[in-house]
Amino acid sequence: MKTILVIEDDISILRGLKDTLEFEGYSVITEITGQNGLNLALEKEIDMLLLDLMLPGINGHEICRKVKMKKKDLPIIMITAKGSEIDKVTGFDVGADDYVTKPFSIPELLARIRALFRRIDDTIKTESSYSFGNVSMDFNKYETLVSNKNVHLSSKEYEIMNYFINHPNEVINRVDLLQKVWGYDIIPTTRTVDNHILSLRKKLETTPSKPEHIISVRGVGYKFLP
Amino acid sequence: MKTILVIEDDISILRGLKDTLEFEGYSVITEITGQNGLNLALEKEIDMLLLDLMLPGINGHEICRKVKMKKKDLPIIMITAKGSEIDKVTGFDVGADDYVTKPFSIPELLARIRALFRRIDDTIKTESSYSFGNVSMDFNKYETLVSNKNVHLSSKEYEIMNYFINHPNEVINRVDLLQKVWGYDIIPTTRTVDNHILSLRKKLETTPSKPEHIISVRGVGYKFLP
DNA sequence: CATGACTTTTACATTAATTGTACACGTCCA
DNA sequence: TGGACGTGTACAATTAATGTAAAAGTCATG
Repeated sequence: MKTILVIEDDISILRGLKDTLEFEGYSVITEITGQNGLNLALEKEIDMLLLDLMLPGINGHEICRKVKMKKKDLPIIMITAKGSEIDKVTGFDVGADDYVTKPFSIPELLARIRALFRRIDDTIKTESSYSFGNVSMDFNKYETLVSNKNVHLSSKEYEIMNYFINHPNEVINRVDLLQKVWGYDIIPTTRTVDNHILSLRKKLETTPSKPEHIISVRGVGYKFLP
Repeated sequence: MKTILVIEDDISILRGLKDTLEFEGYSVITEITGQNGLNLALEKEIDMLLLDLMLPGINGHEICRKVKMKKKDLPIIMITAKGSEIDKVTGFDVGADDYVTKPFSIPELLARIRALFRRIDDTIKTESSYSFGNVSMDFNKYETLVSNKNVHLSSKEYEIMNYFINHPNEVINRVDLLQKVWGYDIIPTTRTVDNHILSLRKKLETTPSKPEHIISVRGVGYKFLP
């Protein structure tokens, strides 16, 4: 079941949303204040965030940005006051995936929620454990088994594998990796990637010099074959 | 440059849209009637369709459905009359990717157009494969199948093929290729092109000495026939 | 503040790709 | 038909990218 967090300070709207969404089969968490809402968004396991832009205290844009920073794949629908065109535009820029204007119609909101879920479902999968070949990784426990034997990976290695697993079969160049996994803006050298690849191969591949899963594509980058 | 087809019977709105979109850097085609609009949408090479739901004659839903039938990846934004909630919902169901309600704000529309393009670009990137004859190339995986058998191309060969595929049926001279693909300013020799062509033919053509897709045009250069 | 784990950089070895050359071959036109 | 020109092709030399190990730098922890 999909869980939706609703952050909205108008209690009557909040209650109405909760009832409607639960009737539609979603699990709903509600929160009135921005600060608590932000914490919930960051910590709870949710599938979507419905976020009122106008909140007492911390503002919606800020929440949106911070949430996207940590969970960039979490779909966010912004609820904006009617007529505030500027909000609509910057809403997208801050990372919201869609928005509705208040007062909104329930069918419209539901349609947008469904459309957004449909869109997200196609692209994202956040598995906590994943297996390929004779490797099995648990990203919650940070445990990895290779041929049923425990192998220790560093946190960076988990991050790299997580990125690979979310982009299987796709060739990823070193600069992209440094930007997406490391968060680098400027790249001093890309050789650090190679060394992590080396290390991962040693740990995960049966024959590190003849890798079957972490493949080099000369002149481009690396790709992960499950 | 992205081309947008706008189908809208209110001439003043139509003109306003055209001006605005062109100012934003889009190429715009406009059409007043539904029937002509449908034909344009089916035949022209466009990147997005802006479609008014209320049109004289054939209705917007119908156009949307028929267009999606033939071009299922063409992004469509529906323009609906205000308050007709049913339209909003069924708009999605009929295959529209987004919609705005009339009267809409220009910033909102532009934001939705940008968001939709962004979305489309993301998905296209992950499945950019191309086929001709018995060759099928995937530019993300850097994988190529010839008669269902895996063939290895170098990264430069992928770049050359990418250029060819984007300029089909067009004769390209060696200097242009060296400039566009290699990025050369000064050309030491153009024979290096020939060698890469040679290699590509060996790998992709059924009978390399009698190429069907990578054709020599004596005295000029090469052309790619899909 | 010293230790050890992890990360990054550096340096060198290894491997693959790219380029230029030489020459053979084919085509076109007088 | 023959020679001038452009192209096909094999091969060698060069250049570039990657593999790899080890050194240097970082960081947290006790």
